[in-house]
Amino acid sequence: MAKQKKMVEEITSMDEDFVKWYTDIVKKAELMSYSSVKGCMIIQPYGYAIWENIQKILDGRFKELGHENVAMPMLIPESLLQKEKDHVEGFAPEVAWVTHGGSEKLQERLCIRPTSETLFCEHFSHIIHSWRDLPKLYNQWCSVVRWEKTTRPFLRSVEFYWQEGHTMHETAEEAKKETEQMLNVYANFCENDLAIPVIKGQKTEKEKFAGAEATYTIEALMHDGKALQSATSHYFGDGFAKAFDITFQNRENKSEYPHQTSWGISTRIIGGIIMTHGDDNGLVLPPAIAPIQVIIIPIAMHKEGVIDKANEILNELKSICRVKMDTSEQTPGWKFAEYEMKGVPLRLEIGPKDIEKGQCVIVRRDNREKIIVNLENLENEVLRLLEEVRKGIYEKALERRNNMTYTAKNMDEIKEISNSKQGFIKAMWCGSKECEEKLKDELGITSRCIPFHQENISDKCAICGEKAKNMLYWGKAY
RNA sequence: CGAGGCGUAGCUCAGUUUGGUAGAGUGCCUGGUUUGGGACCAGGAUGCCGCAGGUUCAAGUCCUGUCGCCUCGACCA
Repeated sequence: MAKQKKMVEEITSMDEDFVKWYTDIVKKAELMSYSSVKGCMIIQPYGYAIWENIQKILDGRFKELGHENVAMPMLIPESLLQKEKDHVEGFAPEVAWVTHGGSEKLQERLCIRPTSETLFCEHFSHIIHSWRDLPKLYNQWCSVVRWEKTTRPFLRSVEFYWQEGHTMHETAEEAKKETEQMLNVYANFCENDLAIPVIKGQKTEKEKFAGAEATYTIEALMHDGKALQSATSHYFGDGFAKAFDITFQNRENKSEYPHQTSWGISTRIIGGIIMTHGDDNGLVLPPAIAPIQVIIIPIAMHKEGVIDKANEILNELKSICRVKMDTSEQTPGWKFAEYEMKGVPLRLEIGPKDIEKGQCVIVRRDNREKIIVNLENLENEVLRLLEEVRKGIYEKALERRNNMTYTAKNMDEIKEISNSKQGFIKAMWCGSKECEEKLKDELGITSRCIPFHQENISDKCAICGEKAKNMLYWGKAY
């Protein structure tokens, strides 16, 4: 398709300056606003509505699988954070501390949760006594704080909203199954609801979560060729259980440590949606999470019967989708641009000419296709087109990822690709941390994951030439 | 935390070199004409020039300090 004319002059073109394009979108679509605390953002109604839709869908799926929501404190005593060695080493550099209560200096300082493993563990140690208490399938929706040095809206903020699942199981097998199950919940959500293609895999030792035995991830490729870790699921084994002294009497009346998992997805995924689907006209939202799925724009509103007909359509569509009508005094052209900026999947135009013919015009956000729809068949067509948009943006994203995924057999090829292109690099790896560090130092790329779907590119590690263990995805990450 | 850039109207910015009445575009308010891709006309409101000191008859402009924001690195969801 020929390149579409850019209609929104205020948005920087993504080819010109991707970073600026991203910031422009986030601001112009009124997703968030900066606050007076560095790195903390105000999520505005339109942005929060997206998050609420994400929450609604995922929360439903978690609950279907037996998980229960809880609320843990925001403050963690320092001694509690210290209990698991790897964990504290991983998080200590970026935690914020509360040192005073009113004017009194605290005996022990309290950290603002960067994640809640320690709190859950302490609680689990109190409530888990018997195999009959297991499994415990907990989740909480909350915000956490990590003192990041450089921040970006949604992608990396000091405070961010997320969901953290924490579960305890009788056996390692059951916990591993849970870890895998939740990774699949995220992967299905990303692919089917958000229309973001993801690579499922395992993190290397170097990249795994602080304190985990194994970390699983879904990795997505953004428009600019950088990778975004979109959700993670961790298998903890009984490491935390030992550190926090969580034990239960098993079926043989013996004391045993339970096996644990945790898993999460954050508001960062909103950044992923923007950078996967957005274009030079603004946001493009997957229908499943779009706060407005259909925007009705009456044309020549003052003309007899237009508003009445538009209202009729509004009421009809309310029962099948999230629909709104804009009756403000702005010109139609202004409204077209405005709702494109906001990524609304379908625009419905209804004017005097349409009413005469018993039809309306529906325009898809993803490809701007104009479709004339008979009003008698409206509901079916709207549902069909919403699904078409979902498929359309998924396929476009998948095609782009495929075009931006390269294969390298040796260091020269990795260098060549890394220096001239943006995207994923698939290459064999021997399993050593040294090879990972080498790529990071020399080329600034990190291992994204060991994909579940392995390919045998060659028998040798592309970096050192030793015997290869796995095929890895490499890339520059957000 | 290292290197660079920027703080002036709600927003984007000019004005700083060479000190001399605070500017533009856009947005906002009023009224009217318009309405199938960011309309037009007329009128109107809006500023401790980031903050604190200093130099000067006079500071948005020069000096010192300070705070904040953005970009690129290092670190991380």
